[in-house]
Amino acid sequence: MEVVAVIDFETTGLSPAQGDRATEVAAVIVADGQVVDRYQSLMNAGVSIPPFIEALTGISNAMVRSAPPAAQVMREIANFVGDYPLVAHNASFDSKFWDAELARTTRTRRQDFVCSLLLSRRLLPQAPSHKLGALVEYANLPVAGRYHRALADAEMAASLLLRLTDELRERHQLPHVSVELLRKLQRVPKHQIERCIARERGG
DNA sequence: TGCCAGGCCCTCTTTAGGGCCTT
Repeated sequence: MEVVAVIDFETTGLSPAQGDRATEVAAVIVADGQVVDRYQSLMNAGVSIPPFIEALTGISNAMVRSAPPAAQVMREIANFVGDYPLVAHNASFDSKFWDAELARTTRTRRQDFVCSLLLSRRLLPQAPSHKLGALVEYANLPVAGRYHRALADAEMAASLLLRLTDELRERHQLPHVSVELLRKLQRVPKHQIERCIARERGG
């Protein structure tokens, strides 16, 4: 697989369209089957963190008040990931916040997302749950730190991505797992996944 | 005024509803 950047946001809620903002972001660079570089920062978007979210993430209002401005952090992480393909667990969530926070700078996203949730539902359908924490436990992946902190979640999503590529190589006997193949597989209807992989193997 | 996410995926489906997943 080519080099990719696995990202994760902590936010004040679920929807930037409803006024929610990012409070922390992390990215890990995955190359040659391992994490080779890391970026993490709290970010101050000037908004209040609801008590429920503060309890969920452990990120307090005091912590973000002393953090760098959100736009500065987004410029830094955009520089950090460059043009590498982006990966996230439930990428529809992280891509919304990536685009919304980046729109507050002069930058725009140049690459597509790969979603480890969509891939897990297809490649690990027997897992009891496809939450990140449940998949880490199911696949015996290392717990990288506190759940719902950006760097720990990005590290664990990276481990999961590598586990999924192993699954394709070993169980499905696909010698070359490319980002383009992952983008294709995450869009294949679930009931067609076995047939699609067999076609990839055959041709 | 009152509402308040949204895409994926299954099924007792497609003229729909509800659970899953992210914070």
